[in-house]
Amino acid sequence: MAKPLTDRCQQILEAIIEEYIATAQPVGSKALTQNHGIRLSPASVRNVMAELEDLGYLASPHTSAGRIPTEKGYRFYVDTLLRVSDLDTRQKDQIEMKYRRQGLQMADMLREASRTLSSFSQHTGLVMIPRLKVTVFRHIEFVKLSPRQVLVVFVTQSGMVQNKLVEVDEELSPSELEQITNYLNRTMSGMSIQEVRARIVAEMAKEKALYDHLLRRAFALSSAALGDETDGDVIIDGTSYFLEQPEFSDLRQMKNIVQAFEQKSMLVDLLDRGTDAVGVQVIIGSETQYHELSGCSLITAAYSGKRGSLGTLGVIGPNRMPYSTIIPIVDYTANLISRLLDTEND
Amino acid sequence: MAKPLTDRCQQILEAIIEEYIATAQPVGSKALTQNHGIRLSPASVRNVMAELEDLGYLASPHTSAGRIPTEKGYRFYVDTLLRVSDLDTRQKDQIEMKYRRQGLQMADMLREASRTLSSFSQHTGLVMIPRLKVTVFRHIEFVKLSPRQVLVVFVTQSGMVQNKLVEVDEELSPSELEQITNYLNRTMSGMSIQEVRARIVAEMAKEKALYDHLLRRAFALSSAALGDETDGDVIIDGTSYFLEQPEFSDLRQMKNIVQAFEQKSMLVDLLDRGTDAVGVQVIIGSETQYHELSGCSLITAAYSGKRGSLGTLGVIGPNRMPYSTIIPIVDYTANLISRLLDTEND
DNA sequence: TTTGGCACTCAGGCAAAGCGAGTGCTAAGT
DNA sequence: ACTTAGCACTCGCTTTGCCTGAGTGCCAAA
Repeated sequence: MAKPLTDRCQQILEAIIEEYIATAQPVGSKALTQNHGIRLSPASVRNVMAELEDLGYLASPHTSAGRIPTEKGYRFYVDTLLRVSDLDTRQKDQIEMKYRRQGLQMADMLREASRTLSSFSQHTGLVMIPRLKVTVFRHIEFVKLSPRQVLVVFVTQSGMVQNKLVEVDEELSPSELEQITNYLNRTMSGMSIQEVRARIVAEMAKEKALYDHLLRRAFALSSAALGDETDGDVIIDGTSYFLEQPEFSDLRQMKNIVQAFEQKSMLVDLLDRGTDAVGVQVIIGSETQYHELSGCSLITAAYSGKRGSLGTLGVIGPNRMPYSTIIPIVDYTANLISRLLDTEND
Repeated sequence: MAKPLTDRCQQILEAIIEEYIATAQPVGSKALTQNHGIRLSPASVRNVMAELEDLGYLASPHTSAGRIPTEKGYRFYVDTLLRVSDLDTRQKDQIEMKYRRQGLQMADMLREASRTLSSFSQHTGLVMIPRLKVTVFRHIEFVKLSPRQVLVVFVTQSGMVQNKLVEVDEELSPSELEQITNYLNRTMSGMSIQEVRARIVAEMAKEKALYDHLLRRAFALSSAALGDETDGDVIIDGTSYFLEQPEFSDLRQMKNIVQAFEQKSMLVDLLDRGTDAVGVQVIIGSETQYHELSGCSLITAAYSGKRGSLGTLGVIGPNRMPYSTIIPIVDYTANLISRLLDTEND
């Protein structure tokens, strides 16, 4: 357990993983010596491979096939072998170009991000929509739809628009609504939703005596509107890339994955894990802890606005993903989105 | 060409199609005589089958297999053989139950509809979001996000909320915005968006002299907000059911379909075709005119609000779909949604 | 410690054979 | 005239057996 891998072991492991990522075929000793600048005979390579298999970095599908990396192998590769290069400016420009369009709102931007991630990585792009609680209150507006129904439209600093239909038990006059609107916009503007919520709770407790009827209703309304956290939404793009992966030609597993995508809760959970981390995170195979996603890996990075982390975006694909090219893409996209959100409305 | 199918032909064709829908296997003469109350010997059935094949209603994958229906066969089945029964009350209740939740907005309802269609039909559910132009103006609101950016929030009669970020070339003061808001809400309320647009165009032409600066800006703003039609959006649910269909075990075709779903434009087009029809429409295989969707059929129905047709919903699956059970589901759902939208806000 | 040599393993491909479901045709029965 | 039993035939699917080749593990020599 203790002794670290020798340089040669590492070099060969790296070569095997890269070859396997490129070809999706078990890689044999001979192929390695031919194409990867390994200056050893196949026999020596075999010895090393046997050793790496003992240590759990490689596995053989059957006796007379080559080796494929295990999850431990990928993990080691990502943690210590991989050196990620920056994107070249051409690619950066290409990505950035996608956001040049005018009048892009946050929702459009995030959709575009998912699309771009997918098409540049040739895998499935994921973008988590910011949770309400991490956004900043900008404006609230009430639209009376019927005597008892009020539509609460709520705008965050970053231009996200949330809306919710609220049933009221007592009709509100237009002027009352206006008063409430003005009051809330005056007092809450610039606070984070978490603060707003805390404030509402506090005020409602304080005003238990309900001496101000209108005020009480104002809080009740806004509490109803901001109360329930949408349980996280994910924008998915490029599901069809999954169907190209030879490792998922088994329809049963493919179906599991597509179902997991439709359900979204797993993806939300996985993306959530990376919200407070800095830089790019990689989750490999069983580290997801969802057997439906066995064989799938994620590359994620958090994006943020002025006030800190907003959400996470990334790419999901088979374990056998070209980490070295996708990591910079995810990294750059996350930074780009953060930058755009920061400069957008201030 | 001229002479119509005899009763017996029709009966056998129906039996074959139903058997094939149930089993996905080519059906032979023997199977028919055993399970479908056909009081004939296999040999006689074979004669009829040969005839039906000549007429183009059936095909044989190869000499010694049974027959499978052609698209013409399905079309005849749907048009003249099929008698759709009503849903029983139990099922109706089950479906209706899904919408019992309070404070459901249109968007939630449509999402739920797609979900319900999918789970009750065991195929993929589709719901087209109403086009802007068929909705009725209820309320418009401007939120200034920065000196030059105004968020236009726009609510339709049915509670749909659209919003758009508009860049203005000259800052608007809060009171100006309020004036504009009031003016637009006063004049446009209750008009359909088509009318609103026409009105804006007319007024802007009339006021070419621009004598009222503010008014001109009001029109410019609302025109920017309502100008571009979102090119139709479709809510898809239950894509994974496709993966269960034996006819799509070919990954290449499967990929085409998933890509088509992601792109949505084909689905929008297909659903659009049914917007103005009454009752349930069925589109079979090549009738879609998209080779990516070859082998796929749709069952659609329009839903409407007070002012007429709003959009279309339906189910997509392989040609071999249980039309007799799905048609009533689609029909009932469309009617239910129409009813809910009608009674909701008035 | 490296390397060549060698026996061994095993998946995949290919061909031959058997099976069985299903057909079309013909001739006999009703 | 229609129906049906019989029968020869077709052809896809599965099984079996064989072969090939890629790749391994191990041993002995360098």
